[in-house]
Amino acid sequence: MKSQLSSSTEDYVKTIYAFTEWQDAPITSSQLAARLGVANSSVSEMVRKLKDLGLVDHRPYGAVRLTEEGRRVALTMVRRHRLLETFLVNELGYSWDEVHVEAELLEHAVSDLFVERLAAKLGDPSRDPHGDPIPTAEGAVPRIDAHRLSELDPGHAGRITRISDENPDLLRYLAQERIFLDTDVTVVRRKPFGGPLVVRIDEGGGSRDFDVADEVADAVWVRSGPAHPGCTLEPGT
Amino acid sequence: MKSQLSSSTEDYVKTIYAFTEWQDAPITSSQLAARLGVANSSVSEMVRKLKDLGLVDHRPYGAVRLTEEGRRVALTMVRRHRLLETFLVNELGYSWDEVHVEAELLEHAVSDLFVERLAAKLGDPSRDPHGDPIPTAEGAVPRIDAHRLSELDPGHAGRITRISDENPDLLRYLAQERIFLDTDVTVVRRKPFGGPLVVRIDEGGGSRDFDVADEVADAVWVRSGPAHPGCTLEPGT
DNA sequence: CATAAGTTTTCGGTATGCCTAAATACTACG
DNA sequence: CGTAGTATTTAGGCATACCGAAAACTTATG
Repeated sequence: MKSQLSSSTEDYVKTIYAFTEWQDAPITSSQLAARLGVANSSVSEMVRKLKDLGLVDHRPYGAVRLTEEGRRVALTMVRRHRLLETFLVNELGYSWDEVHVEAELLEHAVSDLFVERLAAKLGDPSRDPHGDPIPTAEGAVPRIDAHRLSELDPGHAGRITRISDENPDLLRYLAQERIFLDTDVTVVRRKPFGGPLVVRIDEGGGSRDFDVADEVADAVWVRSGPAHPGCTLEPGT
Repeated sequence: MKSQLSSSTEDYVKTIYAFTEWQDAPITSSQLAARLGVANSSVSEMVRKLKDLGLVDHRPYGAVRLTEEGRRVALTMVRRHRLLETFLVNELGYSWDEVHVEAELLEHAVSDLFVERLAAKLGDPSRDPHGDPIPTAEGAVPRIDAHRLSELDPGHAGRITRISDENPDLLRYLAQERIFLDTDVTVVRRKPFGGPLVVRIDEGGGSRDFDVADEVADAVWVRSGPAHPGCTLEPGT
């Protein structure tokens, strides 16, 4: 059933999956090429192979969609990646901006046995250090009830439950600005002429306002909450 | 200084090093081919590349020897491998016969940072679960004062300090026969006509005799001790 | 609805690392 | 000391995964 896929194959499948994890539209060849840092022609070839392997559906000039089998493979990779990130942070003292690259290398090398022993040691976590849901070994993805900060209207309040790990510089910047998972925020307003969003951050002993650049607002996810400033959600687990 | 070597390159270098770790003669092309499970012609090609990289000395039809740089690379790989084995046993509950293959995959994927953080977490061990010395980050190899069981004469007594991890079946067999690191043994005699070696094993509350097949006697290393039966060494650390 | 603009695929080519088969160099024995 | 036998290298090929350039197709526009 499992004929051992190459690292490249795993990366393609994972990237196709990642594209639709937080939105709906399927990925195109050139988007895939851009994300993988390869030429369009390389993608055309590889997508044909993935189709032969039964991992994707694709018709010439169309978008690329995972099959059920492809999705299963992708979830395996995502599980590996997020468990490895959790391990690196919890057990080896990595900071959250350092783990992504290391996990990308390791995820192609670990066995299923390793992954399950690691998961057990970590206590079968359902979230990684960036708040991303860790799929179970059976392929179930814990539901995440959150929205991008960029999609929230003024007045919305909530708690940060996910921050995309794709840009380590952004993570370092946020850490420096004392913005982490579980930070409570309220959207105050958007500055005029498409200026940055302003959020109020509740901290022990007061609050401060913070200008959120667009790229940051797309990377930070907030658990849905009531539309009235000052009224925060119950803390989750 | 470090132009990122391929996994294959790392495997060749490691295998060349391993051949001389417990003996003197340098490795030949066909021995290297046999150990790596590749054709002789593949070795010829690859050895040329290793020479171009400055990792080995080699003249046509001669043996293959590591350069200083090659030795440095090999020790890095050996350090990785043995620290990973230690981690798998100590932290993830692997048994000593399961770790070799897993470590062979992981050793090509981990970063130097990972290795050093892992070493720190493990308390900078100097031996792996099979008793093999773990080179330091600086390339120093802890001295091991032991000899193959097959090289000892009757009367020699000592403590098992190393068991080769190359054959998992052999490790399983030994575990089943209750023979581990730190087991005290005394060589009794060799059975006639090149029969197996017989060793006496001191156990809590008595001793038993054990027939040691040749392959086992080559895999088990005993810390040198006095040549008088019944006189065991002081326990080491 | 034709054509320009943009996207995707096809078509040679490159680099690794492996293979088998054939040629060449060593070595050891009669 | 020559030659048979073994060890090693060379030669030609295969698979993977990448590339740039050119051809084929879609889509958007006048």
